[in-house]
Amino acid sequence: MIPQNRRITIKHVAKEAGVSTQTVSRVINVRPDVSPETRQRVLDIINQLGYQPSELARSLIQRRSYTLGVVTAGLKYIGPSRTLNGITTKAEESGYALLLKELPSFTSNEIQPLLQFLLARHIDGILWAVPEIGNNHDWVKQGLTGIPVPVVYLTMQPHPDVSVAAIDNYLGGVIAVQHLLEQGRHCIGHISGPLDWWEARQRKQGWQDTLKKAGFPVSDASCVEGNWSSSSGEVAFQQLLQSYPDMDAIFVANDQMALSVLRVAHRLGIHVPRDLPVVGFDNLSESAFFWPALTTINQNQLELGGRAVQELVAQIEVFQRNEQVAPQNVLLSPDLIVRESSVVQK
Amino acid sequence: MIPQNRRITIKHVAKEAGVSTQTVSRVINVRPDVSPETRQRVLDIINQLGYQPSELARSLIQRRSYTLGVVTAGLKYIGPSRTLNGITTKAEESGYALLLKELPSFTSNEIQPLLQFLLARHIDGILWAVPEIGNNHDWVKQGLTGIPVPVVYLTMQPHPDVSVAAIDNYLGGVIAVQHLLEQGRHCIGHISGPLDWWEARQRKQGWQDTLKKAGFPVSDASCVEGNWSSSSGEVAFQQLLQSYPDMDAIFVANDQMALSVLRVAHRLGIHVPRDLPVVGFDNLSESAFFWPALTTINQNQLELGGRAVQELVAQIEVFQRNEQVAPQNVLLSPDLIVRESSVVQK
DNA sequence: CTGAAAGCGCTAACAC
DNA sequence: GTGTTAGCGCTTTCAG
Repeated sequence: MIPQNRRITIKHVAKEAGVSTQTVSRVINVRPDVSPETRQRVLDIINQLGYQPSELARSLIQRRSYTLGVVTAGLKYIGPSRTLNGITTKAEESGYALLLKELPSFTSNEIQPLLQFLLARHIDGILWAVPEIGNNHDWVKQGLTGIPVPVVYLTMQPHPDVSVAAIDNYLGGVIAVQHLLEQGRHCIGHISGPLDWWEARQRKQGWQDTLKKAGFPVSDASCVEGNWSSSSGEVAFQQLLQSYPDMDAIFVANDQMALSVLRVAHRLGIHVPRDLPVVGFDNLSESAFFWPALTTINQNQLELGGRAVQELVAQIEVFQRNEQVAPQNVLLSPDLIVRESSVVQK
Repeated sequence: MIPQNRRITIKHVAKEAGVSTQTVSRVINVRPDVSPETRQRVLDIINQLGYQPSELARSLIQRRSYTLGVVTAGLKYIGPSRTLNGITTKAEESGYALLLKELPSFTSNEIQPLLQFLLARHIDGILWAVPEIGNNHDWVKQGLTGIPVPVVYLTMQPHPDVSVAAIDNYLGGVIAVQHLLEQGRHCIGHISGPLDWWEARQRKQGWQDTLKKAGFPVSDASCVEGNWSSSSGEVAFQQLLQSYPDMDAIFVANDQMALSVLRVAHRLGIHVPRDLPVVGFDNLSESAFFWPALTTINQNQLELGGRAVQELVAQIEVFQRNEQVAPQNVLLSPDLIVRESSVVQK
């Protein structure tokens, strides 16, 4: 039997230093009203004992845990992980702890137990880092009143009543098509992501609007829906070649599917970029080494996560002062990375 | 001014139901010693009020938080994220919450403040999901006594005194080389990962030992060190072509670097697999769509994370009963995925 | 400057 | 079956 590992408490320190627990508390919290000698003596004892105040007890009485609830999904994909990376980094910087929950699927709709779970642990705010897909955010419209802490949503349609941080996917689509137009192409096809995803719809809309605005036709035949995976990209591309034989360039909604386009094009003797410039989306670290190197739209998910934390922490500050919090929308611009797949060498 | 959002407590429920808090507590904890009528009445009130017991207060008094501290690093890379995915899934299943900390870098050595942080929040155990690199695990050998909760380490050299869960990278190297030997190749080169990484050393050792055992020579000229990145793979491969002109097959320590090998080989007119079969490591979701599709070693990081949680939870059970915990090592076998890059079509 | 008392929200240990 | 008392480890009053 090992002796029960009891925690060193403020009492032990107080007793050892011959002061009240109150005084120790004052020292811990760096309050001015302690005499220098007392302070030093207490600090010495603290070091000597290796005392560490319990954040749990503190959270309980202060009604504030300095902890953020983070709800994510799809960590096995690189996008959500990059965002989480940004969240952890900024949270560390802001002095907040992170309670992590991953939904079993992107479209999970079992929100209530999750919220209860987080609230039971007295989190100060929630970061809802699950992309908007199908109706998986419907509860937002209703359930808003139910959550007694600030919430910031990532990657959903900006909304006047809630705080949202997102990448401007629409702009990404615009930039991609503009680039292809600049290459002198007019028949620009599109392989979209699954259209129940908000991000996929935005990218497609950017593609469509930009082509229309430039005076070039867009039809059902010029776009095929994929599901983000490389294998779906392969299928979609072959379909597109059939339905849109005039196509002279292509914008693919993510790099994984674009990889398949490159592969199939090569197999069929379609030269990229000469016969078919290709632009992807995401800027995977591998994309620069595809063959040919892939032109793509880069989205800074690291910054997205950071900005979301920043916004949430700001809201928490306001909320804790019992003031009204004003929803804030943060929209980050993606940028174009030009590589071999889209520009014909002179 | 919004009214202070005070929590509904056990007291409110007790008062409303006309019983003591103790009885409410009994109902919450599904104790048998409550009359059916009382239980029902209390449950009704709980539902009506939307009462949610505070896990914080519970943790405090029970000296048990059902929370695991997870320390990770490099979430922007897919490996650590996949592992985390496994961790979240199994933790959910086991009823544990997760407090997440990401180190600023893989080789961060600032352990003490981190441990304090976690212990201050009364975590029941720690999952150290940071790969062993350079001397970033040196503190394990010393600091063991300092940690008053069970710890399970992921991806480090198994050690008799601590619990480790890891993929058998050595075996991965062995399998890869065996496969190439079966293709009738004998001069098998290697591009390793950075050799301060334990995983990289293991893969290299597997390569080396298997070749030697088969009676084929291994020299300094047949291995070049990369740094996992695609660009380092490019450099390493060109170096290897110089230093090992007889090379007739290659085992690359990860898929990202292998991608560069495929690319450079193509540029130089080296046909893969005819002239040079290639085997990678990691099984990225893109690898199946490289050109040619990449043969690779698959490591199940999802399962790794899950097994680590399982082991940690088991240790916590023992520890909480004040019994001695016996360190346990879990070693998972990777497996070979054969694709076009290593097998010459008949 | 310092301490005593009360309480955050809950449960263990004992009464009855 | 149910209530009372005490206390987890800390901070907020309010005295002095």
